[in-house]
Amino acid sequence: MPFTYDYPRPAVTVDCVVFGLDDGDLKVLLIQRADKPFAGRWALPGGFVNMDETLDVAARRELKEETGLSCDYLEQLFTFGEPGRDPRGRTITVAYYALIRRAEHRIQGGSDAKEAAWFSLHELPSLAFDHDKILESAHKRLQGKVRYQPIGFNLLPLKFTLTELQKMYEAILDRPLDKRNFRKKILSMGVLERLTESQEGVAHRAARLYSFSKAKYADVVEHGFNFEI
Amino acid sequence: MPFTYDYPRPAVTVDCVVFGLDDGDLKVLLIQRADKPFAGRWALPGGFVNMDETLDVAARRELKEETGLSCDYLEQLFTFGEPGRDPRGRTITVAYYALIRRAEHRIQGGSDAKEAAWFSLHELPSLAFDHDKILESAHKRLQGKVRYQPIGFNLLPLKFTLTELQKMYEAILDRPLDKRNFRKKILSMGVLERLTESQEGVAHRAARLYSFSKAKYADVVEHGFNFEI
DNA sequence: CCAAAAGTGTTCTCCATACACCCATGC
DNA sequence: GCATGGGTGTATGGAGAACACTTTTGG
Repeated sequence: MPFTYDYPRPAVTVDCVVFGLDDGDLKVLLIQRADKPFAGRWALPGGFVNMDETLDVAARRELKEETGLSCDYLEQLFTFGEPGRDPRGRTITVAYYALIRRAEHRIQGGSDAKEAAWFSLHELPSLAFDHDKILESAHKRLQGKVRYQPIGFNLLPLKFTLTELQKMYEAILDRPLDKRNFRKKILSMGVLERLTESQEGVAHRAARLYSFSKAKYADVVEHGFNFEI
Repeated sequence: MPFTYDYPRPAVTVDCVVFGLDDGDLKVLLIQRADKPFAGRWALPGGFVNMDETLDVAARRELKEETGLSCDYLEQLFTFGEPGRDPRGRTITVAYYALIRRAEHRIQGGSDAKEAAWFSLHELPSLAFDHDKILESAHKRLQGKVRYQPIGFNLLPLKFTLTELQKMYEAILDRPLDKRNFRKKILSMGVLERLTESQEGVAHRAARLYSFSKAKYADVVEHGFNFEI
């Protein structure tokens, strides 16, 4: 069946807001653009969608190409398509946000990118295109979603302490949480596996390690339980 | 600045899941396709995005062209871009969902559409493309969002009774709500204007009419209140 | 023994839920 | 006067929020 639509078409790209955790600080991965437009400016990693790949795959591929990273969680965010958002011509971008376990990865600049680096959300440079708008909406989405879906674990090592877990939520939600209430709640959900091991190499009492259990989470959801921080 | 990217491009469309209320029943607006592919099948209203219009505008325009309707609320839902979802070739669709006050509008088939009609969510025909998937995710989004944002009012006449309001939520959430608790809660939010008028033309005690007040809602939000059903 | 973080319970308030009867109106 | 939906209050249980001290470990 031939495609009968031969009008001009917009270009379609994907862009990716990648979040990572640095102790108690939420960071975003940016690349420095090598080419015009906005050469030298910082931007979200991303690029054009190939004709035979899904949008998700395009997002993962571009991220890999430009920063060397694979993400642990990826979710479509929003599609931005204002005429004029790209000075080269009509470009529609499907934005994603991703979470990665920073400790386990090493970043490196790629083909279209001079350099890649992590920025704290409080010290962002001026960004190319409408990427500041995309970044802001990704941050809001993350803040909303992390409270009722167990996605935040993708920012932590597979084994973590309750304090690390709490700090992760505090970093994302940007407000302090009460230690006793937090522990009571998260433990009562029954989605954590308490490991026999403890923290090592700290100059104080070692904390117990925990891991997130997908199996326990599936059980709990099955029985109508709601995850909520 | 010339556009240096001259690879083949996917086609970009918008599709719209339009919800309307029919007494206690949530309905969706579908059109019957005039042309191939899927000629004669029911589908979501939608079509190609023009080069100089925003995505939102494209959604409203297509809706108007194919059904004669203007929507009271429109929100971007998700972008579907599987290669192969359109047999004519790679097509990426930005899906929207819309809410309209059915009582105030009259539908009519348009250019690309043989016919437009409302379907109950429980009696859906087989749909063209991946439109059943889009419809399902729109329904889920609506169920989620209606609980913490006052968007449901866009399905009701500007003046409504508390019973109509409750039935709207019951239709969307697909479960019964307790009358006294519902009234207590919605009134305590302080976002409704109680009008002096009452219902007319009913064969029983006439109910008080209310309207949603944007101003009151803005106040309440400003003071940190959370709308939640 | 000191510094640093781990770990632990109780009280109070508020909100969600469950639940049944009288009232006003049109026919 | 009867059928139909409109309108109202209270009691109970559970969850969220506030809050401070003891324990363990390494240096």
